[in-house]
Amino acid sequence: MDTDLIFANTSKHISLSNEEKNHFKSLLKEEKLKKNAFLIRQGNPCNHIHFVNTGTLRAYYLNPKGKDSTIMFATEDWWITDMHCFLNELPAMVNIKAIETSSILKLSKKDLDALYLDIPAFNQFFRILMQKAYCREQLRMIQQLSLPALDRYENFLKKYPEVARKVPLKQIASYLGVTPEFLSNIRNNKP
Amino acid sequence: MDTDLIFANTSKHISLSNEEKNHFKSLLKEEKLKKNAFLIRQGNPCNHIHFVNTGTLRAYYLNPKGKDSTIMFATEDWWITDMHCFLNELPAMVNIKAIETSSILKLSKKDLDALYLDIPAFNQFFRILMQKAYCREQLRMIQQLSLPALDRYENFLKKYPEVARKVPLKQIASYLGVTPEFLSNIRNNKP
DNA sequence: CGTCTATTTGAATGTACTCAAAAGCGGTGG
DNA sequence: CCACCGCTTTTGAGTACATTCAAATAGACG
Repeated sequence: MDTDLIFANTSKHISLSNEEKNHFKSLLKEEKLKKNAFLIRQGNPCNHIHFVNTGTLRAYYLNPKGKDSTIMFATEDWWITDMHCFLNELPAMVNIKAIETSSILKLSKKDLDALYLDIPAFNQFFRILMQKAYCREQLRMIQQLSLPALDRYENFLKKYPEVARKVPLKQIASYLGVTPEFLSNIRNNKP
Repeated sequence: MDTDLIFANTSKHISLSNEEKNHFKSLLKEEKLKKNAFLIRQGNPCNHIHFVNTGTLRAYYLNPKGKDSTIMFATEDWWITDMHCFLNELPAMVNIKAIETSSILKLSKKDLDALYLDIPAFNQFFRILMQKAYCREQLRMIQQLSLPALDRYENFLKKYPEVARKVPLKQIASYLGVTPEFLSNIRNNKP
């Protein structure tokens, strides 16, 4: 199990002793996902938080009419789960699916809660993670409310160029909240 | 300075000794705001996080064209700031204004950073706060992407009934991402 | 090479917006 | 206490934006 990336990730914000690293490592399980495999399915339990070692995943919500809305993408070095349902131990509201063959490390809610007690620095680490996640969502909402679709698309390309290369346009459209046909139109109609 | 509410707020998630409470209290400054007074203005420094003791505030973004988009409301027992700019010590991107006469407690970035070191439990406290804030934003985004405006309006009334009573309709419209005229239409045209 | 999915194109429709004006409502001062 | 002022909400007409549906084209993959 390759933990280089996840240790590099934590050490951006906290420093752990070797003993602490080993303890942390012992709580992680590896999971490999083929392209299009589900990590989490709407309605199922969501007991883990996931760190992406390789590959790319997409979290999306299907409303009762079948409309697909992309919540987030996650690629190497990102954390992903259905946070609301993970924290409150509710059935997942969203699907998380591998866009390409992926390998992730998973940590259970139970183990994470224990980790907060055993290694208090993890409170700090996840505080910072959650701060960034919150700010990201808030900035996204500001753009959603105040910018037209073309500007949002261009900002997306700037902010997540590597994701934009990997995922089909229709999934970017679903992230931006427009139809694929409309996104196709506006990005080509600018001569 | 009344700190009952803020101590009740922290004690939902962490417990503090009297000594710690006094230390925390010593870092707080009270500020009273008349109706329509600004707490934070776009472009100005944003060095504080604010806890609302009484009253109601609104955070909103004005885009270059003058379009007003409401980021959040905050009423008694809520925390509010321009989080992204607060954390990264950038000039504020949003305005925060008192909707009604309000009284808040403010904590500076410098003092908060010191607090994390002096009283590590605050890492846990703000971790939990940020988790909730993140989930709230994410749920809002899911609704923004997947629900029509009328459903979003009805969910808003359900989720924040006390805010809905206090703020004008046009500000709810700006929170939902529609024009006040349109919101007025859809909520009356359902006979 | 053939199949499946993604993207583009176009026409028709509907949704939400702008602008303008009227009606409602709350607060203030005479 | 009432009349006026300013702001919010409603109403309506015309317009722009974004969607649906259908079909053609292009790309990816076994």
